[in-house]
Amino acid sequence: MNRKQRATEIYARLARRYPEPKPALHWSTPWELLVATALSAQCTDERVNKVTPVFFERWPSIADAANADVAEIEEVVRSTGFFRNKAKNLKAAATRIMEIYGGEVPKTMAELITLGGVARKTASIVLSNAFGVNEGIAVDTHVKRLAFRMGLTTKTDPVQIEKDLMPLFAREQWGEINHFLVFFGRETCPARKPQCESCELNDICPKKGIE
DNA sequence: CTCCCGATAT
DNA sequence: ATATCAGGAG
Repeated sequence: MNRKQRATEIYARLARRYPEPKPALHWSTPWELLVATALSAQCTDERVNKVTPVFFERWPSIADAANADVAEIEEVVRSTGFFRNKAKNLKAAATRIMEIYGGEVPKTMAELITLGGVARKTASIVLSNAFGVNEGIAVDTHVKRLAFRMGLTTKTDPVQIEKDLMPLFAREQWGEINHFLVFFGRETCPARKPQCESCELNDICPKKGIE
């Protein structure tokens, strides 16, 4: 079984396991998803979901966030880690959306990554989940680990991994494959102690039983 | 490459 | 004590 065939099989099996893919992050607007995803850097979704309700009650609109006091944002997002960067970036992003994009979260990769604290991973999540647009495959810590373990890439740089993955899946599947690998990674194939014995992909996994 | 950084599991 | 968690920027 070659790389392409393995990718096709992985998609098919995980699509069966996750019939309705939606993010574990709580959100109701593109801006809320952008904030939640930005806060999720090196932090669990569970933790982010405790912080975002406080954030959006304090600053309901993008304009509110743009006018917020950075020190106050730092307090609210502190528990997610990297809180100084995240607070500064969110205010800057909100300000830029108000000043440059007319108060609407932009809908292209090129525009999104001009926002502070937003790179390809966060942009891809917002595009696919909030706008139904697939311009890239979000490569986060789970996708990185799973793509390597399942033999879909040998690279370590997220940008290179994304280039390896894109030709393996139809564009309409790019948002889903991210979701599948993230959830499968959490539930069955975590960084520590992967459950190879009970894994439904163990028959096609090159790294089965390793590490 | 380094730095940013708190919360939780092991 | 250490590894890991839906990364991004200098």
